[in-house]
Amino acid sequence: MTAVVSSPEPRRKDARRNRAQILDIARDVLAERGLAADMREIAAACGVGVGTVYRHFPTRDVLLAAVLADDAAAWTEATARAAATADPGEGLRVFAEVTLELMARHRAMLDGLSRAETQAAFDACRDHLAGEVGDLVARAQEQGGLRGDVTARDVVVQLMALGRAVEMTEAEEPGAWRRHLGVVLDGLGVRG
Amino acid sequence: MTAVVSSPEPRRKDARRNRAQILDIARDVLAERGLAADMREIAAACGVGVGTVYRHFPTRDVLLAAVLADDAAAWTEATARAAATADPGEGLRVFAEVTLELMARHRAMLDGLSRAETQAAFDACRDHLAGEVGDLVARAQEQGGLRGDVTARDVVVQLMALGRAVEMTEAEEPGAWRRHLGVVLDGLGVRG
Amino acid sequence: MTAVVSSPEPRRKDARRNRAQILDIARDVLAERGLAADMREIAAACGVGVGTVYRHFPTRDVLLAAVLADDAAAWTEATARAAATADPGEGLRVFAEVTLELMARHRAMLDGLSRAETQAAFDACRDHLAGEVGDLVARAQEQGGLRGDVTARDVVVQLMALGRAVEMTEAEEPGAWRRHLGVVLDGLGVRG
Amino acid sequence: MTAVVSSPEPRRKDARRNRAQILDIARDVLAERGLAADMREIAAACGVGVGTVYRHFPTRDVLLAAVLADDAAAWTEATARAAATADPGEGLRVFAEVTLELMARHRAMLDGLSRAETQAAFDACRDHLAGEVGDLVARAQEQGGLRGDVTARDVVVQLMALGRAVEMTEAEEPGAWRRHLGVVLDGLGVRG
DNA sequence: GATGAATGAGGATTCATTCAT
DNA sequence: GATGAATGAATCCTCATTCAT
Repeated sequence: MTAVVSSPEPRRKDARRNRAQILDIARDVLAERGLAADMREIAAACGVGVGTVYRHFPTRDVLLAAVLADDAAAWTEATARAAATADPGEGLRVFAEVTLELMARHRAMLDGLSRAETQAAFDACRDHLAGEVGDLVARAQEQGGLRGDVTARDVVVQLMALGRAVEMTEAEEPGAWRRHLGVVLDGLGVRG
Repeated sequence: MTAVVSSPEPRRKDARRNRAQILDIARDVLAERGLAADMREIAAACGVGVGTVYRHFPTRDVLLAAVLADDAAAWTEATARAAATADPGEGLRVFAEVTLELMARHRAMLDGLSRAETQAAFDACRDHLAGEVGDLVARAQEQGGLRGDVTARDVVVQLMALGRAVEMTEAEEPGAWRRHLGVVLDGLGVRG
Repeated sequence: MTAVVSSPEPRRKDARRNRAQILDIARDVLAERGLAADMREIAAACGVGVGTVYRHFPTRDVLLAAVLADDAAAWTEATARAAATADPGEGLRVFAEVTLELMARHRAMLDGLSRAETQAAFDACRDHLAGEVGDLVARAQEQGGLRGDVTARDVVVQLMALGRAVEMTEAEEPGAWRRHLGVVLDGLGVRG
Repeated sequence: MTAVVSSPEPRRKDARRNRAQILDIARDVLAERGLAADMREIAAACGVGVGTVYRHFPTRDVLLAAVLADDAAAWTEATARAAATADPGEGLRVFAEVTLELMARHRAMLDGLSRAETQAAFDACRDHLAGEVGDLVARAQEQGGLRGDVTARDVVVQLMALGRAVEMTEAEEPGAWRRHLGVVLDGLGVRG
């Protein structure tokens, strides 16, 4: 529906050729142009030919999954840090903030997280994440730092939902998501 | 030269012929298959040729916009009913429920609401909606039936965000959104 | 390449329904919009539905051929008049003028005359025409009113060629074709 | 899912690959099949996929314009040579012959020259051409080698018109256009 | 007889993917 | 290994033609 073609010049001339760097730039392009970005565009932004992108990622879907997996890994890591917080309420709050910050930064993640096709990308971290969050939720509920009638899945769903709030407001009012998150955390009875 | 006609029912031409029916079926197809559904597919689901769809909707985008506009109209109407409620807190709750029920029923609306391209489809009802919700919000805040630090826009954003929660959970746990909505309404301090 | 859609209103509200009138209007539309004019457009200009056009002309090609045949008939008739002129040189001049006037008036004829596809439309009048023109040419050459080394076919070809001159100049300098025709008649040694 | 490949020659990829060759072959196809030739057909004649044609020419119109521009360039060059002739009458004769030879060889040029849509293709050479021909015409008239009452535009129009004569006769009587050109040059009073 | 909605083959164009250089 | 030209299936849209009303 849109066709705003950006210049074919590589955005980071030094960042080329290796897998990790293609991944980074691909995420940016995907975030800016959405899923509409084609392989040519991504390759151009990386300053390489499409063939080079295909050398590292056999299909477009694999590249997309890799971008998502990369985001997922960052998320997993952040989650681990949150889980290490002594106060589980505080831990949940940190987890939520870290999650939304990641979302604000990486739009691709947003698009990806609720779509079945790319859901697979998160399978790797799902169990781990579920474990960490389940732990936080259980500990918080024990201490009265979280409503008793919500599950870890509910918490994750609420955060994913707030991802859309980020999407809707970030352009016009950056950081507004903190206000929206506050409402939800209140609703969840998160203390800490 | 080839005929890709897998007639499941021996053409009932008289039925399902008009614009409204194409719109209805197109919405279903779009909801099931996502934006990926092509015109051939939509036409086939309607039991008509692509030409017929094009007769009623000059381009794919127009059809999409029409589906959305149709949803938007239903939403506007529901909003008006909610606004007519004497208790503003109750009115907000009804508005929220009606909105999410609509979303659960019409996935296309979900996709549409946060995308700039199709946002236009809602321009027609936007002002009216803003007025109604703004009114409810103001009245509720006067009576202490809603947190004082949120705007009508915040309320709408939260509901749109919950649209994603609907999307994520409706298949596996239909109606789970009521629980998620409850959390948000609590967070907003909605009473009624 | 062009898409200047004229208003769908019938150009002559009284002129509808019968074959002759559809033919007249179709010629005008074809002249204005070129071969790009579609059946819908032609029908609309006639103030009838496409079905009605199809009632009189089974296919688009038949309609085109009929328009051409109609022009051809007018041409044949004019040729007969020219052939009846006592002075053959004068007859040739009249024939030429009548031909180009017809061309200036009916662009469809221009397009049609040199194209093999529609050439068939002229088969009906071809023999008659060849006879008349052949006669004029022979008589003129006898009297020294025409170069001896040209054939009747050459004369017709030159006139068809001038049809392009009409096409090229009629918009910017109406009637310029008379000057161009004068040059060719001089070149042919036509006196009269 | 189906492969409509009727490979007449085992893909000589290296050959006939570049833009110039596509242009050459496209011109031939256009000349043979007329403007009706579709991209698939043109690509097939070039021994490449449609995508390859599109790589070199972004739209069908651009390809058409390029074919025409190519012809126009050849014409411009030939015109320059004609203008360099000492005797202006002789120069005009050479210009005319060169023009019609080009037309006989390249039907696309014929179709193109009198159509507004593609006229643009000739804008590049138009001024230069007008200059050269205007010069020849002026010089010839000074020496009495051309009727005094014709303009450079008239000369060009007459030649374009003869293009139709070429079109009409080349198949059945190749070279007949020389006879028709002779008539016109006589009519123009060209000596040399 | 007239109407115009419906039909669907056909044609332009895009883009994921392959492969010769 | 890198490159980007080539490939062609897939998709949007048009329009000649049919046919139920």
